Formats: sequence, C-alpha cells, structure tokens
Amino acid sequence: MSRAVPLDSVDLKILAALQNNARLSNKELAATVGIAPSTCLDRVNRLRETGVIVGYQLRVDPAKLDRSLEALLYVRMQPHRRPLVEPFVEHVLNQPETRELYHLTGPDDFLIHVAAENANALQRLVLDELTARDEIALVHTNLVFQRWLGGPLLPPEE
Amino acid sequence: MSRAVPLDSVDLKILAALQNNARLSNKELAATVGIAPSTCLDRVNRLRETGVIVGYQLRVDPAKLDRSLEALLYVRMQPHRRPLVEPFVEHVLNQPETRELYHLTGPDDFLIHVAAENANALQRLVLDELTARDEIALVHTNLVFQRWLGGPLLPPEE
DNA sequence: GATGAAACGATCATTTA
DNA sequence: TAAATGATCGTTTCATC
Repeated sequence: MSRAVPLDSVDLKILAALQNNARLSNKELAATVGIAPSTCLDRVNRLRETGVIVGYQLRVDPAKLDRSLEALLYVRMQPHRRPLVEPFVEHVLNQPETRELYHLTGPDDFLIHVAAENANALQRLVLDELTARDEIALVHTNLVFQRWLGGPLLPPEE
Repeated sequence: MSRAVPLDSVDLKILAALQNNARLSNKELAATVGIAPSTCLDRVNRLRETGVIVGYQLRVDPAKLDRSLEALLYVRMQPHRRPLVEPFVEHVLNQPETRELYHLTGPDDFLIHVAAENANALQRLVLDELTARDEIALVHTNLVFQRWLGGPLLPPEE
C-alpha cells in the first residue's frame, strides 16, 4: 500500500517546486516545470491519487499564538503494550499543545513536540497529562532553542 | 518581533479551518467562517503580514519516495560552541534525508528527523556525515515506528 | 501532452454599516 | 474602522485534438 511510485523527472520537478512553495498556482507551477497547465493539473492530481502528496499544511508561528515555549518530551511507557498505546496516542493528540508525536524504538518509547504558553503550562502538561497516567513511567523534558525544516524530500539518487 | 498578535474569534476560526485544510479556496473559507470573501481575503492577508501564518507546506509520504526508514538522531556536540553550531546546522540541512532539525537544551544538543532509503543509507548518514565530524561526540539512532501530527495550533484559553 | 473555451474564483474599488 | 457588494480579471478545468 505504501510502495514507492514510479516518478519521472517532471514529477520530481513538480514535487520540488511545490515543496518550496505549496501555494504556487497551477499555472505558475506549469510554467516552472515547463509543461502546459492542463498537463500539470493531471500530474498533480495523479500525485495526490497515488498518495505521494498527502496534504497541504498551514505553517503558523507558535510565538505569535502565545505559545513561545517549545519542548520535546521523551516518554517511557511501562508496560509498553499494544492496548495501552492507542489510548495514550489519542490522549496526546487531544492536548492543544501537541504539534507532533513519534512512536519510537530505543529506551524512550515516544517523543512529543509541544508548544506551550510558558513554563507553568509545560509543567502542567507533564505532570497532569503525562506522568499522572499509570502507564507513563518517565518523562524527560528538553526545551527547543530553534527548529529548522529540511529541504524538499525527493527519492534517493540511483 | 515575535510577540503574540491580537486575534478575534474570526481569526481563530480562519486559523483552525486552514490548519485542517490549507487548500481551502478563499470562497470556501469565507463560507466556513461565515464572512464575505473579500473580508476573508483581508483577514488572511493580515494574518500573513503579521507573521501568524508563516507559509504553506506540501506534505509528502516519504515511503512513496523510497524513503521508508525514518529515524530520530540524537546528536551531542563537543565543544558546544557557537562557531561550530552554524556550519553544523547548514551541513545537516544540506543532507537530502533531513526532514527537521532541533537545537535543544539537555544532554543531547540536537535532534534530527531523517527519512532514509534503508538501513545502509542510514548507516552512511550517521557515520559519514555525522560522527565523521570532529565536533560530533555522539549520535544515538532511534527508528520511527509511526508519526502523528497534532491538531490545529491556537492560542491558549484565557 | 497540448489547445482552447466555458465556468469559476480571486481580487479590488466602491459603498454601506 | 471593518465588512459587504459587485465588476473585472485571471485561473482552473475539461472536452477535444
């Protein structure tokens, strides 16, 4: 269901261009990659249908929303059993501070990226929403100085 | 420069709607939040001008691009000095596998989210691009089972 | 994959509350 | 000051080549 999809050089140009600017109009995109708008529309639709393009995400500045304290929370679950995982994931995703959640190999089972109003809000989140739960054995909190996004994601070179 | 911006309930509705679907047309968005399209356009432009909306990002499925092995790399820098930070950040952002990079408090100085083709590619990344550098004291690699995104980010309740 | 036409949406000057 | 109206302009989209 999630195998790699054959992509030609036009597809790759489209993906690179849209990852640089997801709001390019179809017309601009077509001009950028050098094909007709109708063809371009077909290509983009196919990239969506095949699941290469998953969605379009708004990026907001957490600081502008009074959430300037970002942190990564490393969470250990004990026992680390399937019936406990799903409710925990849902609980985390329901917290308004949650930006991303990872389920991981390694000593820590989860990593949560959160954006809180201040240290008080972060403390409340850790103590009341995480360590208060029986299955949560441990939470380590690391503050985020800065965060960068990688460039366009493309298939590995041959 | 990054203080919170006063936002009324219409702004919040716009932000919530666009975070659910950043490709809503202005007309649809206006209907969703219950205002005229022209007003809606003004609002969105203001949210961009004030820096609340930072950009629009394409979300792609790494597995569909032959990058199905995602990992988090915990990196310790020694010494952790400013002149070493910027070149390292640039080096990491230049790697095609890099999706996100965090600079952190705590025992590990950086966390890198990467999407690699397979274990070989991941090993190469860690050994040739990270631990090969003098300033990198240590890299821990944790694989990603699954990743979720949080819901819309809005200001804390009063 | 391109062309061209019809339909639709974005945008802005103007008007109104 | 903020929002709505309505005309213009441009883009998307689809049948056809």
